[in-house]
Amino acid sequence: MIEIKKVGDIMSRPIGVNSEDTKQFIVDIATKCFEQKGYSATSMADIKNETNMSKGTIYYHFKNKEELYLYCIQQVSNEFLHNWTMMSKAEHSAEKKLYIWANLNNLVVQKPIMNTLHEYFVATNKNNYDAVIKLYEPEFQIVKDILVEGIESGEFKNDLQVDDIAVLLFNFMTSLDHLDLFDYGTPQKQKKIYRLAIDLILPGLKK
Amino acid sequence: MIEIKKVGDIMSRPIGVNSEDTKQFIVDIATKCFEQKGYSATSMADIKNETNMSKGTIYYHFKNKEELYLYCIQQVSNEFLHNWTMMSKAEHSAEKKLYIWANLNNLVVQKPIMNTLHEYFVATNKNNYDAVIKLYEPEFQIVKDILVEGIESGEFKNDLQVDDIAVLLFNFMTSLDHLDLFDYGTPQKQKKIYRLAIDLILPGLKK
Amino acid sequence: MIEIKKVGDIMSRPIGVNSEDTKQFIVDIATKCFEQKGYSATSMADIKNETNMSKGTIYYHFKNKEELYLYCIQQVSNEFLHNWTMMSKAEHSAEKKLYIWANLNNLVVQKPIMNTLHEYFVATNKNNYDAVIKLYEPEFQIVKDILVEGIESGEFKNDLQVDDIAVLLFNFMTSLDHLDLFDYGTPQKQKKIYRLAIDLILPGLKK
Amino acid sequence: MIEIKKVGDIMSRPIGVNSEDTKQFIVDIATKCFEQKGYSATSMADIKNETNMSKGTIYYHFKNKEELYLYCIQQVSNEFLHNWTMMSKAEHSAEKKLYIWANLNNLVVQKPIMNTLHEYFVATNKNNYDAVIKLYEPEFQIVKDILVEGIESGEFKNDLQVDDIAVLLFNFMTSLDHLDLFDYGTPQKQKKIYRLAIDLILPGLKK
DNA sequence: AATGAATGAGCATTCATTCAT
DNA sequence: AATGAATGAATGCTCATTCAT
Repeated sequence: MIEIKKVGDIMSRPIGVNSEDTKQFIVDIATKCFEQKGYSATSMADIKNETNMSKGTIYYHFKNKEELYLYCIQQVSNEFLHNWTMMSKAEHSAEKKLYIWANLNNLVVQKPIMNTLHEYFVATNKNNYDAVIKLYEPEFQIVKDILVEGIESGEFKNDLQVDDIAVLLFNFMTSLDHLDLFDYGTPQKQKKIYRLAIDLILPGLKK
Repeated sequence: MIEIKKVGDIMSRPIGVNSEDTKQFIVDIATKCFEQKGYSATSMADIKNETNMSKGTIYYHFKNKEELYLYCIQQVSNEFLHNWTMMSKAEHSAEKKLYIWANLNNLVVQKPIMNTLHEYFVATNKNNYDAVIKLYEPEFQIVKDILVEGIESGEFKNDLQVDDIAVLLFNFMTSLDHLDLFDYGTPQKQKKIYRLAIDLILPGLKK
Repeated sequence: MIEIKKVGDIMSRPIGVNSEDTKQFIVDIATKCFEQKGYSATSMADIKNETNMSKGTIYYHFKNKEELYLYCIQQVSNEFLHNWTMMSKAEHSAEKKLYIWANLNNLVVQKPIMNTLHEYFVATNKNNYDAVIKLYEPEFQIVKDILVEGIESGEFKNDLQVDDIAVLLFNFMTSLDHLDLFDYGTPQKQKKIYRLAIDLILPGLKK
Repeated sequence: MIEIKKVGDIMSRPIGVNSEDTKQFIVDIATKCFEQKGYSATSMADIKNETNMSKGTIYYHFKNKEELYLYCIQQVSNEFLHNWTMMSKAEHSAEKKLYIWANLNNLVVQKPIMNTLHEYFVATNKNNYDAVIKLYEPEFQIVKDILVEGIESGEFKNDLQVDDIAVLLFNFMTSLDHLDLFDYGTPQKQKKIYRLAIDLILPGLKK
């Protein structure tokens, strides 16, 4: 049984801290804050209050708010990739990989911060292709790989426009994080809808 | 040929204004601002500068930033519904209606403001189901209607879970507004991807 | 039986108004507003809302907030003097006049606005003797007159320092308007305390 | 000889400040500002300008204007009580204590801020008995104590209504702060009138 | 006489960030 | 490494006042 690593499992300040622990502690709390209020609406004071650390300490570890935010994003993204590698390596069916991918998107609780990325790009006027793609690319690649594997193995149609469909699937899946706003609060309901998403898409992919 | 009404066609301050014109002018500019920077990151000063009106005037017409934002949202939503009614009434195939719906999502240029709603709810801590659904419901209903019609006419599978799939489709479609961040800047590319989204989904719906 | 005229008996906008009625209506409402929130904290918008008249109309009748305020003050002061003249002319005992004076201070419901004068002077930096005395003088004179009459008639001590004691009595009496903040809300309690004030002072005045 | 402690003896920014000094410095200046213009008409910008500190610093030490104001009030009130305790403990005659009390009201130069309390209550709609009494009670108690002592020692009449008369005396005395508006600017004149106030009241109290 | 749209200075408060200790 | 005091620009919003109609 593979255990999913979750960023920020530890949420109380560790005793006998060293510098790296402190930094990680801040990142964990900050990730929660950004998830809950978005990039703009989260203030450094919010993070200070939630961590019970001084502003000076936060700025000692991170140059500014933006760097802290991107560090959080990067970490969650890495976490996701790591989990994906673990969970997908034993599986060879593209179809089953899609379900694993969907399930992972649902399971990794920190992922909502990825949903604040659009607001971040927009709020900071960084809406240029390069900056954006740099952050999205790794997860993007997962979907592309699944599609290519499916085509090569004969599971999926030969004429799929891989790049475009990867964008569509990626968008589709990440948009489901918004479901917290709708009536999908419980884990069961959420799991079901993530699964249903793949059910809905698969016929369009399969031969 | 049906002409699509776009909110805010007029972008320069009209001469010989009356109160209602001024209000609409502010709404048009504000909609653009909120689209470009989101709810939190758009300041009343931004709107003041873009409109070249005084702060007093903006506050004369709108009680506060939130009311102005929701007024913009409401207007764009109404606009969308109006266009949908116009464009869909002559069509009886559920499949074709899906394409019309996708195309309309692509065409109506002000729609990106709808994509800031999640950030608005999150930033203002209004993440309760009722407040959210009130604003999303009308467009939501469009998708439900298409699905029900498709089932009744025999185009779509009988056992579709209409409510859940409506949520999925709505999320899927609105998530495509994020494409401005990726390499889909040109109208042609965008039109293609909106169409492709329906191509991808349809096999999962059809008998 | 003498009927006490109260400023602002009419509190609903008169039908078939003429200009003077409108002006008086504004003054009545404004007096209430200034009483309730003081000079600084009462905004022209408050008065507009309470009167349901337009800002334009208020500024048509009064040059600015200050002029409106002083008009209210003047009217209440005149009202008080008028009532005093009516109620005191039949009385010849200085002692009894003091009680009538105290009672009148209690009865005239608009008087609290006089208690905002100090804040007005202080907020507008008009703390020069002349401006102040001009507004206080008439009521001031009432007290002086009573004292002089009492001395001349032999009721009061010969060596009273009339000017200083007049100031003290005037301050004493007007300070009682602050009693609304304490536990003296009911008319009975208030009447009692105004009377008690004179009971307390009289031995110091009488031979 | 007892030296009267005055809040805010230091009025220029101390060198080598620590946090507590800065806070006290702000309080001293703010007290002066509130005295001079009242609660509503004193802006945080006024206090910033007078202190030559940044707005951020003021808000670092005090949550908001109201908290700063109440802190000033509290400090002045404590100061007064402290001085009263010092100056009155050696004295056993109720009559003499009244003169000491009056003299102290005159001497403690920061007291005018207490005169802005009515405007504060009124401007902030906090005109409920409990909020008010909480701030007035301590000084109120001084007067009650003097009266009770005077009755018990046989100096004052047995049948004095202590509570009511305490209110009257307290109001009377604090109203004298308004004398700055009249022709009582010099210390000599002020001292005289505070003394005269007690001269006037005493016959009503004594057997 | 009366209106209400428009103005911009001013308001209390929050912000990300700096820096001496 | 960590602190918390200090900064001043920026924020959302209110204000008294003006003026064309």
